[in-house]
Amino acid sequence: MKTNTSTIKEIAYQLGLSTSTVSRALRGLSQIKPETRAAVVRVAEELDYQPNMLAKSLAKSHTKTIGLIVPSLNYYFFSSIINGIEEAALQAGYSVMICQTGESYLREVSQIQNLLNSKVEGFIISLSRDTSQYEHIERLVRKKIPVVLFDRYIEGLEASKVIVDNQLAAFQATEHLIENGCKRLGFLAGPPNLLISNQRVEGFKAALQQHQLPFQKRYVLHSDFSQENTMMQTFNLMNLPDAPDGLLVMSDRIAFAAMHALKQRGLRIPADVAVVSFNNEPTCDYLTPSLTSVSQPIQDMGREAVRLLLKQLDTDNLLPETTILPTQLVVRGSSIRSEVG
Amino acid sequence: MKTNTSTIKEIAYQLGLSTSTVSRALRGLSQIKPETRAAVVRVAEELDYQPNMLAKSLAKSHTKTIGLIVPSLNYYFFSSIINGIEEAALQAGYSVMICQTGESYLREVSQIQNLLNSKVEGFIISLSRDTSQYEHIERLVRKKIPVVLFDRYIEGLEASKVIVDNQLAAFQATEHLIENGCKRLGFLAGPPNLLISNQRVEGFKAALQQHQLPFQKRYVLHSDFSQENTMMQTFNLMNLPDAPDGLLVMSDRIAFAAMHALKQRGLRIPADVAVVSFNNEPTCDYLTPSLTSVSQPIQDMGREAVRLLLKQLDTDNLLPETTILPTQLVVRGSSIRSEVG
DNA sequence: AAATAGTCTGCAAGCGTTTGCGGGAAAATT
DNA sequence: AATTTTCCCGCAAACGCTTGCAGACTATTT
Repeated sequence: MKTNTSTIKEIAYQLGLSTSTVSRALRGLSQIKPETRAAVVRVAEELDYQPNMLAKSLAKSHTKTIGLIVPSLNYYFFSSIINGIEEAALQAGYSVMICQTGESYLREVSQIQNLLNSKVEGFIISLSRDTSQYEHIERLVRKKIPVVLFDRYIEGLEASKVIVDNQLAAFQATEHLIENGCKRLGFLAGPPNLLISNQRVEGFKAALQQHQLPFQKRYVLHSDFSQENTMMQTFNLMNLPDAPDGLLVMSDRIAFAAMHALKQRGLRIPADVAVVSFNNEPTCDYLTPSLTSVSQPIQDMGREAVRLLLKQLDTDNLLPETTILPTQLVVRGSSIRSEVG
Repeated sequence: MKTNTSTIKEIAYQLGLSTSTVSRALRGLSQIKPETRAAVVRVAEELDYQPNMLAKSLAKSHTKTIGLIVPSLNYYFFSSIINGIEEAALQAGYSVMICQTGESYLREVSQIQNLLNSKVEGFIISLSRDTSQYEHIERLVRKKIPVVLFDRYIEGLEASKVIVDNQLAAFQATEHLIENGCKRLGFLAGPPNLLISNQRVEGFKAALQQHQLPFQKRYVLHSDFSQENTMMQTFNLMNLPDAPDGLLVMSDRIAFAAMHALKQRGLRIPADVAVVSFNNEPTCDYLTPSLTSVSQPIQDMGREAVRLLLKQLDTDNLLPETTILPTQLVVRGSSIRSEVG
């Protein structure tokens, strides 16, 4: 408990100096005579002195840390973006506190509150599945606490964000499916209150219309991300009178479960039904067939998110900025039909 | 920047009280008259008062947080164990700070130092791949800072740990391979300085000997966890004069890449070579064939880790404890050979 | 040699809490 | 009515650090 940790006061005492001098010496402030600085650092090392961040933060009234809030670290996308974020943050002298909401709205607000109490200076947030009211986020921007949203964002909020053009990406993915001979396309979407899911549906719809194919609502089903629900929805989709021969899927995780269901049903991929999804997890390569997927520049998204945050951090009262990063369709076996009718 | 956050002093001022009574009122200490307490909480709500954790921690000289250090959040095993840890920690009134080392020894020591400076009260650690000296961990136990290791641990350290019987698990997995008709077994191990990798090799060896099969070192190759290296090592293994017809693999991630390599080589799984690995990620189900894997009770490991930590936290000077959790072989398609010679 | 300009260091207040101790007023006991 | 007890509350120090200001001392200028 009482970690008998050595303080600045101890060093000062041992050298007959004042704590202020020690503090300045340790931080290399120029107004300290080289010899005394040397003495201070020597004693500091002897005592294995380590600065108490709590005290330092309290005194300087800033913590140099940013809070990161993601739905779940189990998702490849979110656990990966941390690398980009930490890299950029570290480089700017910031550290990051990582929290997951478990897709729960309640945990989202409580995690934000916790980070707030820990005096993080800004937030990088991707909203949880169950979040459909945004008062807690709006409060942050009202309090002028820098926030940047990524991936799962919301509209009409005066906050910076880094996203991809979901509609365009879905459009291209759908077109790819069409070009590979799919006539009846289905969309296995995410929860209906996820903006990015709806945007992808829009892109999907636009591509169908562009190619004179009918868009029918019943071909769009929603998964809650769980395996059970996904498989069930997949079965529902394939039970339709004119079952789809092409499937656009909200995410790789969902696609994995969907493909599992398709195979269980004896359907061949891509011959009977072609599949394309989003995220381009490494696992896509390992499936049979390998999974065509839309890749997002995860690392860049992370870096960009902290760049936008930092910008708000050192310029008060800045207009929110949104940067849209490019996606790329990575074509693999699940969507390639060389023999098309 | 200057988040004009309301303090206890403000509340005190508005009510003409002292900060001490406000502090006590807010925490419900009994020595405050109910009416004044009510007044205090009312004003606190009006001002949207939120306690400053930094100040609180500094004053009470404890933070009620524990530090978690894992190699990478990209691994299913590590991102999953967080759930168990956070659940148990939260229940005990602790919060957890999550850090990843990226498998780097240097980052491991710096992350520990950071957490130390942030005054975490204890550590839950799984060692990084590149960690082969342990002075930094030993320093912690010498300083009587509670530490519990999990999964990737080290021997001869006076620290609690929660682990599985890797040797036994490997023994059983190997036996399963043998029972399915494999004659020439290979082991795709992890980095040589990972204790658990070596333990699994031991179990592997023991099973071979038990069944009068030869153990040869050249059938044991080491992967550094990367896809490229894993595939290369797999090719090396299959290039051996008497290429293995059964493969035990250190982890699912490695197994995925290995199976990828095997398929690329035109080898059939499990007919030509059967595969068994460790961790039982959900993805095991999705591969073709599905992957037989040793499941570890991840959630329980997490909970147990904080239980051991908490125990050290409220009893000074406790003997280190190690709890061994059971594993279970989950048999799937990659190892089932109904027709054995 | 006196005045001016630098260097270096200490004092003390402050960051937002908690907490031991003491004291005044109200209530309970003689 | 005087004393004791109880109930509330404030004072001030503490947690470990930073920082504006001022002061002492040496070095430079005239």
